[in-house]
Amino acid sequence: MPYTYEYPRPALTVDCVVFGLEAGELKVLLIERDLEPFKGSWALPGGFVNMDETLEQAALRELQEETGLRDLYLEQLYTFGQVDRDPRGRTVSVAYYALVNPKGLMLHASSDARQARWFPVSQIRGSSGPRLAFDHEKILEVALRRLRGKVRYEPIGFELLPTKFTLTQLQSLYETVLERELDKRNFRKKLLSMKILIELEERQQDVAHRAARLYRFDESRYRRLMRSGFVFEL
Amino acid sequence: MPYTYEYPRPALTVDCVVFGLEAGELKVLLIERDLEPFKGSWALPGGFVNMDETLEQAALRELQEETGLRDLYLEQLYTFGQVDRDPRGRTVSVAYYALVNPKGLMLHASSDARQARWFPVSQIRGSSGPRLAFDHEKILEVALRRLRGKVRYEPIGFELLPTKFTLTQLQSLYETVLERELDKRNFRKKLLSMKILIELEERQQDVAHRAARLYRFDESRYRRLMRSGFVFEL
DNA sequence: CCAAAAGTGTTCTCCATACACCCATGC
DNA sequence: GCATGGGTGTATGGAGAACACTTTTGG
Repeated sequence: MPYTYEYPRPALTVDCVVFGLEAGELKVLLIERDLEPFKGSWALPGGFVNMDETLEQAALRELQEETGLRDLYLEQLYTFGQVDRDPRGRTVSVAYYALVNPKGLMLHASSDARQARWFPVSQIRGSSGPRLAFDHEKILEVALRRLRGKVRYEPIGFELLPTKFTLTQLQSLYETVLERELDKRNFRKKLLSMKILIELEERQQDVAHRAARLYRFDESRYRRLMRSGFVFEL
Repeated sequence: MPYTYEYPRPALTVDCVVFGLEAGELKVLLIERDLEPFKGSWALPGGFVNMDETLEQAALRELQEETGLRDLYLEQLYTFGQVDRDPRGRTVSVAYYALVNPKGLMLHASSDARQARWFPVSQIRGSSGPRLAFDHEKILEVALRRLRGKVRYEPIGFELLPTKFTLTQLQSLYETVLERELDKRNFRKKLLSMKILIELEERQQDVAHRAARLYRFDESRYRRLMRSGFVFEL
């Protein structure tokens, strides 16, 4: 190979902050490490980048290996390069964040993880939960800030819900993520006026009160609107 | 060192997209490479990350070495990890973008750069300018999109102007970056109502018409407003 | 019939927009 | 005195915010 660069190189990893919504709470997926360093600690799923895969491929592979998750909304978050962030030596980590609907998902730990589990984000941040390995608490902070920012001007929140959802579920998603209450009538008016939801004939099942109408996010419609200058907002 | 990871590692670089405003045009700072590969081509300033420096330090160091620039607003942009983006072998690059006021700046190429020069962004994108090395055109695209997005909801535009500026300069900055015209009266009303500009006693010098009042961005005021929930917008 | 959530309209306020003329200065 | 940009106010429309009651359903 010509012009090869021969100086020492930092190691390169990816880490994934996977958010999910469960019981009206925002949760994050953690694994219990089965390898040193931080063996037995909880950490974000992630690992080393191979020479023949892109960063995103590495993130997806590690997620699959350590938690069993596949096919999710994934976006690059930030790259963390503090010199001492890994006791094994210089390691730079490209962080991704992902949104999934945990309902009905099977977690399946393997590889370097003893188990994978959902933790309420508030527990970790409030330190009533486990302390995370490496600088993963900091990565979580950055991811949370990004999620809060992004959810307001891009319709990514839908990734956290089932395909079919009620407007109340959607509203409560926003209330959870943004940590503030929204007015029911105004919220509905706003969302319906955007014309990016498909009103289904179906309704909620098995609830002990009037069953709510179900909706689906109309992605292709959204894309078309985008091209003509529409911007989703709150 | 315990637990050292011994698999092959991608090389790690940083690249910087430095934007400047000159003659009412948005420009980007490029260097002419003096090393293979792409010797003689124009490229973003950047280079390999050393083992004992953070990513931001690496970006600042490379900028200083290749262009002579120091002390600028710098922010991480995105990390590019396509497998084949560098002919020397697998190389991942963490891109940063920077904003400076080019007026009166001395560029001073050295190290791996033959020269450093400002190019109109439109030229590069319209391919009437030079083709850039590696995937640097793509990096420039991403940086431009980010700049356009960010300038609207964070007061970073001021970095592109001298410390003291007129409202017309500020407006024309926004018009240039956002590529659309703004109404003078509404623009002034909006900005002045934010209370983040300090009205100076001084005025423009040496203009062949009524001299405009100069303003300064009040950063500490802005920070205070931020904490109390204020958000800069457009 | 009671509990629990679904669903729905109107008013008011504020902010974004559109728009045109006089002012100060240098030459 | 004329060319050049600096500087200013007002009217209108539309969107966000505030706000409470009726409807449906299951138990």
